[in-house]
Amino acid sequence: MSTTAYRDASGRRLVDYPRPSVAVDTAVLTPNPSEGLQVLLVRRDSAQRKDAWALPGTFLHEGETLADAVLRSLEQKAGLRGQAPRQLHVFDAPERDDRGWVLSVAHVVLLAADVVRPVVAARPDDVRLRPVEDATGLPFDHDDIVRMAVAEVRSSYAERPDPDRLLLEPFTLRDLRRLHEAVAGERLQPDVFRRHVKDHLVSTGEMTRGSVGRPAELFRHT
Amino acid sequence: MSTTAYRDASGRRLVDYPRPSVAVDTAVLTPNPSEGLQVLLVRRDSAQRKDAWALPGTFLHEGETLADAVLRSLEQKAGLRGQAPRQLHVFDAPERDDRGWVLSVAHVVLLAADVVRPVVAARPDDVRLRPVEDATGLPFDHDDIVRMAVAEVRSSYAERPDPDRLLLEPFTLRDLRRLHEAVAGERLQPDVFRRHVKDHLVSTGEMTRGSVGRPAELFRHT
DNA sequence: CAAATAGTGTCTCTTAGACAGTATTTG
DNA sequence: CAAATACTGTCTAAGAGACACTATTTG
Repeated sequence: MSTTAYRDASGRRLVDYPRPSVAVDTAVLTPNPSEGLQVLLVRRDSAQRKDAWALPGTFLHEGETLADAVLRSLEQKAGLRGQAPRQLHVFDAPERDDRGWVLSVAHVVLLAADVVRPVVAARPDDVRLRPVEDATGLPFDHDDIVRMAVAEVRSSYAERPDPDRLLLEPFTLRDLRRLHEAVAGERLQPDVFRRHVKDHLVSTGEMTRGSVGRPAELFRHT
Repeated sequence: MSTTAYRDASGRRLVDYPRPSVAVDTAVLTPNPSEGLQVLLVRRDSAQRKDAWALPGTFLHEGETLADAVLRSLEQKAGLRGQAPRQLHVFDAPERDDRGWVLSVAHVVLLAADVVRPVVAARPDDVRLRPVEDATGLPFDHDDIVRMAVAEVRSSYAERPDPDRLLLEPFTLRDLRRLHEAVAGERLQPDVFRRHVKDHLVSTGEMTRGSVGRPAELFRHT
């Protein structure tokens, strides 16, 4: 009879441990051509609070991965189908949640405006979009999560073209540049941008047709 | 009577939840002038296993932060005083540990060779140093943790001089370059390195004395 | 043809890297 | 003076950014 497998290094049985609840909190960012980067907020359960809006989150269920918990929370709280959550940081201050001992694993998910906008329009009382610069005064560590999410997404988009594959293929360099401008929150020079990204895309050989101006080459993600 | 505070968004009481055990696993890296970057391994509890060496880790205790758990595990398993653990990633596959549902938060800690060497020398049966390139075949996700830790440390040292402040002040540019060479695992040109880092240091105005060759300026971290 | 958009040639400025020189110490 | 180490001047090549020019479409 071996119970070794259920003891940790200090000899305590695993089952004896007080264990934390583990939650996920997610900054859903959406690049909007005219408004820049926006973050999705949901109304909290207790509507009478001052900080009534927060990032969507949930507790991790048994047998579930963190990414699955993130996707479930987006589905439940906002009716959104997300994809590819990326971890940012674990917030672990023992007293950070007055409901008890809760660790929160912060995530970021980037979604196309086309996907998010109809969902937000359908549930204006539960769900909101706000420019990331204005999303302050949120409860818990949510201000920090928004900051980290923005930094993560901006640096990954500065490195290579549309790493999250938000654009539908095929797309023009103009489409791609508009997306990157929305992420970066500033205008990008067409010629400089072109030389920056062109080698990381594959040309389809096709061109746009019927639009004003010279037809543009169509590309796909690598 | 309100129990709202103890329910999550789906209405389940927090206390009813099965909760995961949360562990920390740490890659302790040490830059060795002659051997490059090395990682600390400790002998596992069950000595008869093939993969008898692993990264030090422990379970998170109640009221403790992740960083504190990391420092405690280094103290207990290797007799080391670490500092400033940085989070790398949460490993969350439900079946990753056959003892049950265990999340592991991977960390990296960088320590000076002077600190680590005597500790390793004193406990050769429990503790080992291995070049990071050779540290493969480790249990759980430990191979991945070592890779992520090395990438993290190398990129932070490539950006600015000694961000972990391993060097005792004051130091020469030669001392600093030797450290960076150990981290990077390759030789760096003295003149290129000098121009790279000089603006991020503060000069003491003092010089080395009594050594062979032209005396060198002494610097401090900013 | 005017307006609009796509794409390229090229100039400038900055920076990284390499090399070779000068400077200052010990023995 | 030789050897060792610290530091600097300068050349070259590569890259980022800016600007102006050419190219091809719609209306």
